Amino acid sequence: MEDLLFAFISKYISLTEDEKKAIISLDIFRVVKKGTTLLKEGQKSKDSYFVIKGCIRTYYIIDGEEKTTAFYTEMEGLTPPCVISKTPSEYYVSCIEDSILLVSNSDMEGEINSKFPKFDIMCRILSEELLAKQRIDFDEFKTSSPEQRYLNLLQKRPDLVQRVPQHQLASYLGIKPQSLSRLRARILEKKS
Amino acid sequence: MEDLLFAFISKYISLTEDEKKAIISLDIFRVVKKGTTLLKEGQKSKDSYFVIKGCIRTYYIIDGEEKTTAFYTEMEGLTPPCVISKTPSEYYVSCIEDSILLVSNSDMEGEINSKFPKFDIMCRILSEELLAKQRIDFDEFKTSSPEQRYLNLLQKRPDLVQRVPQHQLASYLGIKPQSLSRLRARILEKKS
DNA sequence: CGTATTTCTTAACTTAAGTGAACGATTGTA
DNA sequence: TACAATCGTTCACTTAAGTTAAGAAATACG
Repeated sequence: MEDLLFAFISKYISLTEDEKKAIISLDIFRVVKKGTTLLKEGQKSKDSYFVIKGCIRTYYIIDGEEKTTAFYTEMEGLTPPCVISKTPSEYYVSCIEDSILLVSNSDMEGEINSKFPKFDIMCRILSEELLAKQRIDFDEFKTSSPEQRYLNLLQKRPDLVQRVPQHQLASYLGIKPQSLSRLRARILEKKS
Repeated sequence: MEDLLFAFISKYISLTEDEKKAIISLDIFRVVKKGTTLLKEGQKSKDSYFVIKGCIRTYYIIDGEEKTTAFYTEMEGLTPPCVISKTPSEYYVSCIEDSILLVSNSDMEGEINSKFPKFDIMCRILSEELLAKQRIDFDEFKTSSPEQRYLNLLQKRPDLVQRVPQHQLASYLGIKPQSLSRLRARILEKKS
């Protein structure tokens, strides 16, 4: 479990054994059951999540309907906007599989960052990388049709299509579940 | 001109007179004519842009068609993904009004950041803020229809609807120019 | 100043997504 | 295991976006 985390971190900075121990001593790993809600609309929170194993999603409830906007799987991290803006959350975060998460509080992060400046550097690199990556995802979404978006997802994150309920996938693609069903039938027809 | 920049920076960090002079001495302001292309697909670049006055946009050319994905206006900044990933650019950046830009090279930034650690802190805050803001924009895009997106834009960035050509606005909203025309006519009809 | 180009709008037609409803299939739970 | 709830698919119908084409308006430029 720790190994997975350190393998990830080593892509950005190198840690000494002492630093590794310090991180482990923070006791930030958390085992979470499928269905657990980590953050609710209206709540304030300082917690960021990093997925070691499993999958979490973010969703809004608009006119009584769940609108899933993102999934985070192995080695992906989420800092909800409400943590940055220090306002109540606009959305929900919940766990869609039994998962192992790294939960870090923003106060705690400040502490670690001042103890280990390396960490600060990694965070900086990570958020710049994420920003660029997310920009590209957004651009792809804007410039393609629902069908293209689905085919694109099949290429880029085939696991998601398997492990995530269809109705959640649908809103992630910006459409209704019925449209996703139809769209998939249409694709199968074309292939034959 | 410098005043606008320093007013913006002062929201994040405070600068001494010496620091301000150091920044001015970098000679990073650039006056750019409408229509100028700042970055082309396939090019490598280390330049980031910050708009002091005017407007720039990013666009892809897909199947011979321009797809505008973002506009940056006063006090907004853009670091193209290709600067982060150090790969050729996937898109174009061009100037849609006569503008005054701050152009900073990523090498130069490294230098400034080591001279003035404050700057590094500001960049960190900015990129985290931007990440959260962009996430919210993406979520809004996903969870709303083209008509809602247009109405939303009218609320949030009414200036854009005025200063930007319709066909560029259309692809920014994820639709064709004809659909935007129709959609606007539809809205006017509803009002009456 | 006039011509060429680009831009915006309109219209008719096509295609695909939204909506409401129904019906098994699956899942969760008492 | 049995019952209830949730989920995925299908269908008929509605609504809106894509497409193609045409023409008017605005803009750029020699």
